[in-house]
Amino acid sequence: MRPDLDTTLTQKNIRPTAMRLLVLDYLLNQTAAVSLNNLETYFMRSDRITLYRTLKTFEEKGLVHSIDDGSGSVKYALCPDDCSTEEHHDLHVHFFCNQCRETFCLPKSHIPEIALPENFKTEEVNLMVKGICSKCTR
Amino acid sequence: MRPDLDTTLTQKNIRPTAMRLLVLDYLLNQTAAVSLNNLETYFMRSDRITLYRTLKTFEEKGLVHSIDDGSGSVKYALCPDDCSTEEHHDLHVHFFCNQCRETFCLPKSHIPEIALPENFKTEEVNLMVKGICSKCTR
DNA sequence: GGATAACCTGCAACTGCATTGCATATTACC
DNA sequence: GGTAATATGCAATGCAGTTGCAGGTTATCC
Ligand SMILES: [Mn+2]
Ligand SMILES: [Mn+2]
Ligand SMILES: [Zn+2]
Ligand SMILES: [Zn+2]
Repeated sequence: MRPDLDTTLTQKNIRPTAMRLLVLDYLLNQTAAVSLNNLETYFMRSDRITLYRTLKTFEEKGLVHSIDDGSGSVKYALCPDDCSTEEHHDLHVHFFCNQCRETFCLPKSHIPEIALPENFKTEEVNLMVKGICSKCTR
Repeated sequence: MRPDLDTTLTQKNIRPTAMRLLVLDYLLNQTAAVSLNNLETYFMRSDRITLYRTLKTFEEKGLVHSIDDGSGSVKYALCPDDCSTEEHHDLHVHFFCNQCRETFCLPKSHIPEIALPENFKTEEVNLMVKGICSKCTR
């Protein structure tokens, strides 16, 4: 079903090194967006900087997108398939749970058109909703 | 017309010191949101930390609100009159100009209701639009 | 398969912004 | 004016992000 990790990387022009395959595998198994610190904690044996550059490479090549949720550290999550180096299609809402402090992509919640004053031109929209997530609600 | 600086502060339970009056006056004359660095540059003679704590106090007391525009440094802008220590009424859009790199409050652009998946509860919404502002358009 | 070039990784160091502690100065209040 | 509460200035620290460089690994060409 799911294409193998190696091809996922090469399709995005990312050389499939051992580290990158491990990070991709990790990302595929997350339900929430991850921070560099998350990776660092999980991959204790490896270098912080390499993980940092791995995320940066993934982002550049359109494999992940970054989310500034206001928590102080940037989060990363896998992109929908149609993202590329040239253009990120990330017009969905991001949600930060005030209780578990996890950040989620809500790809089904689309960002509405925003009416701006005259002569303001939109190039990018960032919509961050904060509240209580479904896991923490019950 | 505009109430004097001293009263503006005391009405919000902020002791009107010399520094605070100067900062308030400065804020009143801005069209864009200001960063700590902006203040530091403008008030060269005074201490960075004092300016920092001035902004923090203003924020706590509901005189200004902070804006995380993703630029790396937090911006501050005067609140509408009905903000208080207990509650900030800041449900407007913020705009970051990719050209002049200034951040504006757009109080007339209201944030629409966002449809979330089941069991997600909204407590706060942050809407950051990036693009080209009216000054930079022409 | 071996040589070369391109790329990746690990360590160290550095930046910028935010934040705190503490001693001194200023202000409010009796 | 005297005392307590608060504000200020200076120093130091934390933390996330970022860069330089040397050495290791991978791809590629012959
Ligand atoms: Mn997302
Ligand atoms: Mn605002
Ligand atoms: Zn939660
Ligand atoms: Zn502009």
